[in-house]
Parts: sequence; structure tokens; C-alpha cells
Amino acid sequence: MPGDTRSYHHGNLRAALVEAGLRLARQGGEAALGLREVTRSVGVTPNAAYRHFADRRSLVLAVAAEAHERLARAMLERMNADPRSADPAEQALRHLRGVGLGYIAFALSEPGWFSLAILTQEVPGDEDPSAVGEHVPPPFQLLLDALDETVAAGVLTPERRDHAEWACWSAVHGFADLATRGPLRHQDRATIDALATHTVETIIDGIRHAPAAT
Amino acid sequence: MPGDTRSYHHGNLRAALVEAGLRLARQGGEAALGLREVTRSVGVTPNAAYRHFADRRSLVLAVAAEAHERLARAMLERMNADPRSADPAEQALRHLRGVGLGYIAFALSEPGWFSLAILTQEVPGDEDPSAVGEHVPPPFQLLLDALDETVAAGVLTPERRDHAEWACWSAVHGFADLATRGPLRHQDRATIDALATHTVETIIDGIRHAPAAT
DNA sequence: TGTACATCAGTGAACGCGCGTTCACTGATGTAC
DNA sequence: TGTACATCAGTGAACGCGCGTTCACTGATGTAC
Repeated sequence: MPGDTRSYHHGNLRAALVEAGLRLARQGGEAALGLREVTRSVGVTPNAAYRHFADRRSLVLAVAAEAHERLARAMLERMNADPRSADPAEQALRHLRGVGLGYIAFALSEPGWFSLAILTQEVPGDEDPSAVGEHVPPPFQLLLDALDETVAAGVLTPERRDHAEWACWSAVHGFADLATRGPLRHQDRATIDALATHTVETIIDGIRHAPAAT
Repeated sequence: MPGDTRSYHHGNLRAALVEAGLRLARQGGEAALGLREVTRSVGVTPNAAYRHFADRRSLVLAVAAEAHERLARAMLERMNADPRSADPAEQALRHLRGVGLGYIAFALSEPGWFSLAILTQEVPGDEDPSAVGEHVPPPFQLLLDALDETVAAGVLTPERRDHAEWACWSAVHGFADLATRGPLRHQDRATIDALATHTVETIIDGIRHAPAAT
């Protein structure tokens, strides 16, 4: 036995359980993460899990944290997929679009993981209001960075930057939910993609520009 | 016995079960709608439910439909709460804001019912693509009507009207989800209200106006 | 280098629970004559 | 107006299930001398 992987008879059961959890949640979301079902899929006794997790909830949260990280990675890849632009304003806008479309694309391609990832989203600086930005989860941080970039590039005025993250996140998350669990659930992919693009463009238009008159 | 209410010993058990379901779901959402729990809370045997519903799912859907209708009613009330304006453009915008803020307010004040209401949201014209607008659920129809009103009032150009419903619904629904299950879940009410207003204003800005240059 | 022993990651069996659903029934309601 | 009877809304008991969690254990790992 080469001794690296597959040695969790005395080994890395914890990692194996999280891995199995991801495999199960991919299809069935949180509901698929029964403690018995996860241990069974690893080929281990149910209580073996209690060596590594306090209870079922801890296991679910560990899997959710991993899903959360994969969401962040997918967004980052999407942001860097576009060719770079020499124009900083254009570049900033591409990043901002990438954040939103990456979030939506992940939700569509991995709805099980996406629904799980939402569980670990917390209020930035919720436990310690003086430390806003401390424990910010990566996906949200990517959005904040992209918005700051648009301000630096002169695309967004500083006062329009205020609270823009919540308008953006609402639109993008809402679309992901409508397309994933909601009324757009069974729509064909082309329609979804067109509506996603339109929604992202619309919210960006919204944070950039208020109409002239009432 | 006055013979009107409370006569579901031979009577209106179905209505009583839905009513009890609403009471339970108000606190616990769908998870609180166990068939045994609902019948228990009415004071009736579990299988009595099978006289009126094929299975648990049918009961849940009946309660969800009721919740859906209450959402629509709440939105309508909110829309008509504002004073009427003589200016059709202003009036149309008030309606549009009312649709969004009514949706969010309902989600915040009745999160259990809101989560349930989402279950019955279907794609407009999903089963019969030639009959779009046929089986449209009330909340979505309110949004469509408000958007049409803005076009009629000259606030929105017809081409910007296209797909605007999905951008609006995404932003509003997304905010409701963030404030209800998501990272804004424990934020204080004043902050939530301010962010809700800002999000609704931003998406309306977005559907009205694209920025001048790239 | 070899033996003695503590550690600790896993096993195996069992717990109590509440669920949705099925079965055979009972007894009140309402209709036919 | 009264009796006979079908209907049908409810009862009561039981089913099989899978869950999370607890208990006492075993046997391999690795460390001390």
C-alpha cells in the first residue's frame, strides 16, 4: 500500500467524509447529507464520524464551507477568463460582470453545492461590529473588490458606491435562486443565459446612473 | 352548538387543516407541516387528512397556495397605501416601488409563509408556451402590470421594458432571501429597511436608464 | 532492538423517536320510499 | 312522518423505515524504557 491516499483505517477519515459529503450534496443538497448516508458512502460505521465532528450539523457545515470555497474559486476563474482590457474602466466593468455571472453560472452548474454554500454566508462583521471586513467570506469580498475597482477607475462615483454591494448581490443572488429553485427552474439554457446577462447589466446600470428627472 | 364554525365532525376539515397548516408554517415554514403535526393540532387522527388530500405533499401545496395569495394581498395593500399622485409617471413609479417593497415587507414580517409561497411560484406559461399569461400567479402579475403602467406613463421606453420583470424580480426576491435566510438575517430593522429601499431604487434606476458611454 | 503499555480511531449493537401511509372498522348523516 | 339503508367522514391500531446519537468494546498504532 503506497500509504498516501486511501489509508483512512487510521488515516484521514475527516477529509474522506467531507469529500463524500460533497459528492452526495452535489446531487441532493443538504438533505443528502445524512450522517448515516455519508459514513455509509465512505464504508465506515456511523459513529466513526463522531471522532471528527461533534454532530451532524458540524459535518454539514464542514461540507458547506468547502462548497463555499468552490463558489469563490469558480467566480475568480470566471473573472479572469475574459481578456484583459487596456482601459481601466472597461477592465473594472468586466470584473464586476464576471463576479455576478460567475456566481450565477456556479449556481446553475452546481445547484446542490450552491444551496449548501448559502448556509455559510454570514453577515460581514456580525459578531464584532467594529471589525467589519474581518471574517468576510471570499465571494462577497470579490464583489466588494470589484466595486472598489470601478470607483478607482472612475466608473462609479463614491456616493453611488455606498450600499451598491447589497443591490448587486440581491440582483445576482435573486436571479440564481429564481433560476435554480424558482419559476425559471425549467427554462432552457439559452433563455436563462440571456436573462442572466440582462439582469447583471441592468443592476450595473442601476448603480451607475440615476435617471435625470423624477 | 351554533353550527357554523367548529362543526368539522362531519364538517369542513379540509379548511381547518389548511388553517392549522398556516398557523404552524408561520413559525416553522414547510418543515412544520408534518401530516401528523397538522392533524394533531386540529385534534383529529392522522389518516383523517387522507379524506381531503392525496398525501402530505398535497396538503403542503394547499397551504402554500394560501400563503402565496396572502403575499399577493400584502403587496396590493402596500401599493395602495401610498397617496395617489396626479402625475401618471409618479403614480406608476409609486406602484412599481410598492410592488417591490411590498414583496420584501411580506418576506420580513412573515418569513415562514414567504418561504412556503415560493414553492408555488411557477414559470408563467410553462406547461403551455402558447398561453403565456394564462396561469400567472398574482404577485408576478402585479409586477407585470406595474411595469406596463410605467411604459404607458412614458417612464420606461418599450425596449427597456423587455425582460425588465426578471431584473426587478431578481433584485427584490434576492434581497428578501438575503434578509430572511441570508447574511442580512440578523441585521437590525432600520438597516434592512434602508437597504431595501436602496435596492429597489437601484434596480428601477437600472431598468430606466443605461449609462451614456461604456 | 525488543518488549510493555497507553492511546485513540474505529466497530457492533442498541436506544428512542417521529414520520408517512395502510388497513379494517364505526357511527353519524342524509336520502328513498 | 317514520323506518331502512347507503354513504362517507372520521377512528384506532399497526406497518416499516431511517434517522441521530449513545454505550461498551476491540484492535491497530506508536511511544517509553
